[in-house]
Amino acid sequence: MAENFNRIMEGLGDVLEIVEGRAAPESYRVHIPEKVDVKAIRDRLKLTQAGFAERFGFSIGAVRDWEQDRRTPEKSARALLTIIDREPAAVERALGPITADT
Amino acid sequence: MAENFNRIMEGLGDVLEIVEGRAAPESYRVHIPEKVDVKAIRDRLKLTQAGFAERFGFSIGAVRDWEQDRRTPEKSARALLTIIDREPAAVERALGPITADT
DNA sequence: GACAGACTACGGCATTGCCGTATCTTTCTT
DNA sequence: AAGAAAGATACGGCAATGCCGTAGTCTGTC
Repeated sequence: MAENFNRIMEGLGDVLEIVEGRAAPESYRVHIPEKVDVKAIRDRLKLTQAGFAERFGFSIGAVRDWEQDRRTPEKSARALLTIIDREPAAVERALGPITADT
Repeated sequence: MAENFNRIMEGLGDVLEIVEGRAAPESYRVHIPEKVDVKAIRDRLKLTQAGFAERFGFSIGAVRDWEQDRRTPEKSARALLTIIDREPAAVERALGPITADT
């Protein structure tokens, strides 16, 4: 609920950019949140910090820094974390174990 | 073709780790390539560097550095790039424009 | 109480992110 | 063909993150 509200509010920022002419409406662009609640995502997956890191290829140090608000994950990392949160299956598919390709 | 071969060879590395007891077989883990051909991915999508950057939330500087072999994208970025390459639709869905959630 | 697992809290160096700018190269346009 | 504009390449350079190590805290278990 509250999360949806936040997403919409953030989305409004994009709309503003278009309205103000700072962005082209035809240019699709993903929206990457400024802040990501790593611990929440990890808890949902019921993994330890170490497990979470190994599972998705992060370094343990980075995960700790993120959860401790010592460092902010980079845009790419925030995007990946968001995808892990919303489309975990796709992450499996794209990066997952040695498949015979699709 | 050659790409599949590479994927399999890289996958063998993971298998080795399990065989040698350095990794637990039950712990699923994604495999993130050491090198990613950013230009190839971008060309496939027919986007300019600037377009590609805006489209997926990278900074232009990073994209340039990557394609010029000046910097190696971080693990998270390599993972994201790989997902963009293999599951672009999922990226759209997870990060894409303001949806009413799923 | 001793011990192990998970997490917090920092120190500190290597590496990347990212911005700016100058220099081609390619592709239109006149 | 000459000039303009777009797209890339090539660096300099600072700020910020990645990442490794270590010590301390908290909790549950034996």
